[in-house]
Amino acid sequence: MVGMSLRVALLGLLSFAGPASGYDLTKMFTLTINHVWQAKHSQIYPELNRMAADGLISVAQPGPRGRKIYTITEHGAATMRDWLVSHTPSGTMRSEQSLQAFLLPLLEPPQALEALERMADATQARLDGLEEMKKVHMSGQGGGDIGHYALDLGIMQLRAILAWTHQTADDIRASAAPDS
Amino acid sequence: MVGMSLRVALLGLLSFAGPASGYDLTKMFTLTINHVWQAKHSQIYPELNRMAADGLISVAQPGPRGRKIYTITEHGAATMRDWLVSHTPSGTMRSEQSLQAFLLPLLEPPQALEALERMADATQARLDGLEEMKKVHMSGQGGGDIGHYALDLGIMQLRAILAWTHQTADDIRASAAPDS
DNA sequence: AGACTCATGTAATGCGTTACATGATTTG
DNA sequence: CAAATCATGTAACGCATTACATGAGTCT
Repeated sequence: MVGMSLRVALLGLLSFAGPASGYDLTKMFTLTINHVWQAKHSQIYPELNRMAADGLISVAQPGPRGRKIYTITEHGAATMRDWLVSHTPSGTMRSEQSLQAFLLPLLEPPQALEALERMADATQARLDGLEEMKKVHMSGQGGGDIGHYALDLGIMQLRAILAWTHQTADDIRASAAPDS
Repeated sequence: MVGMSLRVALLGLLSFAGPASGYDLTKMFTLTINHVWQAKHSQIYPELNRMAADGLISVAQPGPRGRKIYTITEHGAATMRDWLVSHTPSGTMRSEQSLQAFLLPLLEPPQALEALERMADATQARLDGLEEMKKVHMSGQGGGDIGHYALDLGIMQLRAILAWTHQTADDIRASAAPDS
């Protein structure tokens, strides 16, 4: 089965934070995992119902306001571990950022430089966001925090993009003004 | 309008390579732009028809085997340039790779290290692929080649991921064996 | 003639977003 | 009691993949 990602993400959050409702999980999604995966409540609620039907999570009797608390089952935990250990992630990459990079040579140098500058600004802004998150993260408890490594990965990738924008801008300037 | 990416990618290929059929464009997609964006013929053919209806490209009378040759129009070229210069790419990131990174702290150190090793291998393989492409690219003509910058970007991002796998493995080993 | 590649399409299905819809509880 | 927040769901739509379907030309 493909399209396992949302399930695994939810199992991970339940495993880390303990029993929670769909509403809680929706908030946790946007607050913690957002730079890596996104999902709205309209996708999460039906998925939780399917996961319960499949025995990956169990549901308590609805509480006040129809609140339904989900708990990860042993089957769910095993499924998640198995995916982490044995699923080779699809390398499918779909990035508007990279698409613009691909087409950049079709622009005249001045326009290309302008586009690069916008990209650099946007990347810097996202990088600032992640670095801010990391500060908050570290001022909490130390050690085996969920999301900790993904934050580092995000930061390193954004730094790579930023370095590329500078290098490419230099390259374009150099080829636009051939001799010194 | 959103979901412009496929259109722009096709316009870019037509702009760079000149008039081509849907079949040609499908091949070019997998051969050149694949590390940045993916599309199958079943998506490309209907899109080309819509683009022709919108005046972004023009169609010649079908040739042998029903082959339809598309040519970018001035309107199409302007649309593409405009998107490149003024569209800020959505930062939406959805990477199974990063999702695994996010959940890594939920594994015991030995399993986490094993998962990291698989990730490193997969990343290295993709990196080898891109670096091979770059060699081919450079042995062609020099200068303003389409895809040139995107290739560099891909390589830099993959190197960042690779560096992260090593750094993270060290970190996990260090915290699994606290004192020297 | 048979196999292969060229060439174009449609249908079914899945994942994801936006919008619609409803009601219970808490807070001011 | 009014507004905000909590809480769950469904419907409509768009993008992308897989599978189905068909036929024309080329090469052995």
